[in-house]
Amino acid sequence: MPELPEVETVRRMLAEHALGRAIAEIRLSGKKLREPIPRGLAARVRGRSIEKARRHGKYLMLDLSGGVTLLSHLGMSGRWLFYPGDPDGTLIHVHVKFTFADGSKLWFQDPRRFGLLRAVDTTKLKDDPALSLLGPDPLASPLDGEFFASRAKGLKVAVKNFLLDQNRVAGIGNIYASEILHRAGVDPRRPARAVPKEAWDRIAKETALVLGEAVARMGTTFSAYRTLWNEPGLYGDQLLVYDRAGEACRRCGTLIRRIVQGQRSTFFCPHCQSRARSKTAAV
DNA sequence: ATCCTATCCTGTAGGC
DNA sequence: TGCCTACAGGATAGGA
Repeated sequence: MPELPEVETVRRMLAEHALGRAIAEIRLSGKKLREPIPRGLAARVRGRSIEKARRHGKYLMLDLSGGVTLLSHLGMSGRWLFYPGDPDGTLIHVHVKFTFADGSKLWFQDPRRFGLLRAVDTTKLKDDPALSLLGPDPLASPLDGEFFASRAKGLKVAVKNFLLDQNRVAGIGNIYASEILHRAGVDPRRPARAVPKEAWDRIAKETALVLGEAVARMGTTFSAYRTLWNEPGLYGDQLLVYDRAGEACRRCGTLIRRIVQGQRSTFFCPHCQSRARSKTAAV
């Protein structure tokens, strides 16, 4: 569910509302997420306050006082929810409950349990296996066509799957990959090595634009994603192809197609994203 | 190294 | 109403 814009939305909200708060109490559900949450995590973070909220790709990092960082990933269905007072109603699938010294609360809810939560030494964060291999974050360091073209050299993998590979670029997921390729006019099935330089230029440009616009609208709520306030993101209105199979392309009227790549849905316009439009490359 | 598949888990939507 | 299948924003291990 959450890709870069959704995680960035939550990061910004945490930076605005959670900084300086001291963790007074921690409760864990005991259920395993992507990996078991270590029993010792509670003792490791208790009493520390949140000093900074950072993000790389889809990973969120909360730096705590005393050199400990909470590293989290929302997986498919994870949510960080903040409550100034008491939560209204009963929530299920809440696996982590932080209560701050002032009584406010920060909960991690994750029905499918593909999420991740680790406490690591801040100085060793860079070496954490979850982060060490990640490609650059396209918001932190804007990427150009040259970057993409050089990383794609010789790769047979389809350009859609290339964009999803977090070790090449960090933060693009299934929704935005389809949106970026549509706006760049590139056929998602093309081998990365066969994408011409001028098409990579457009992909680079649209990556920054799409992700930026999505952040401005607090992300896309397709189903599960919610902001820190449990509200949906608004970028769904802007989607040009994702989940629009059989509907008319907003640019040319051709029916949007759904195909499966790497066991995941891809949506594209066969006309706007044809080979002719992205220019023929050598190879 | 690159690539492809299966797998982890629960909820929901749609067909019958 | 229930039952069944397919699918869902992700990442990773393991084999070719």
